Amino acid sequence: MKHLLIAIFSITLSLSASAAVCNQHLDKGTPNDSDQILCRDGYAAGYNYQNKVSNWVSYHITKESVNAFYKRSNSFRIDQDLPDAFRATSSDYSKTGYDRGHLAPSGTMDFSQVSMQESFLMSNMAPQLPGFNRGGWKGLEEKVREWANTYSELYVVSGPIWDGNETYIGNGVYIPNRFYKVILDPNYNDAIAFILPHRKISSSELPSFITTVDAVEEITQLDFFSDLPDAVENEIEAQAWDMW
DNA sequence: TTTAATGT
Repeated sequence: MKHLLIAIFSITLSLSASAAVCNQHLDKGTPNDSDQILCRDGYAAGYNYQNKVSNWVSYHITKESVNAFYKRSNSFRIDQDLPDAFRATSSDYSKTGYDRGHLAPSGTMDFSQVSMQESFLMSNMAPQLPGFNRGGWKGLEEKVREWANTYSELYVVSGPIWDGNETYIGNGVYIPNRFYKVILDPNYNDAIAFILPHRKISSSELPSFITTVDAVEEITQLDFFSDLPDAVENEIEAQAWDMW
């Protein structure tokens, strides 16, 4: 019996190792280990215990997934998968003037009811000024959904930039100074990246924030798309995709 | 608004 259990366990391990990594969301690489990696239907997240915000969220999207739709729940929930002491709560954000801003957007995660609801876990939130979240950040998310339609499939990684001098809201949820988003088109081997200042920004300003994946890696110390062949990774990360 | 949110 014991041997049978070990055999089943080994088979399960090898199956999960050969299958898509976290529903394909980490297929092109894991940006870093962070304190805890959370795997959801719609995205993977690398959570930062000290800041109570994820360092990155990574998601694979397709034309089909972005066009499917379930009604937005607006039901923000504590992430019970995290240790108690490191969980962000809605009350941390309440009456602070900061939005509970999605890192992996609800409007992109709404291909099933479960994945839409999982996008409302507090581990997927960062404190964002309303003029940022409801302005340029929202505009960039819409642009990504348009690109998914045009290019049929994309890998996206998004998160905060920590400069080390941040203040916090509530019980220690740190306010990022900047945010990044990097986008890979795996079929044409093209990439584009953005570094956005955390202030009120409009969609029309977005082109001025285009940069390279290399620049985001240098600032964040993350390593994006590390499972691509090195030659491909080096080439696409040094140039900004000319698709805007 | 098939957006993203807050507050009552």
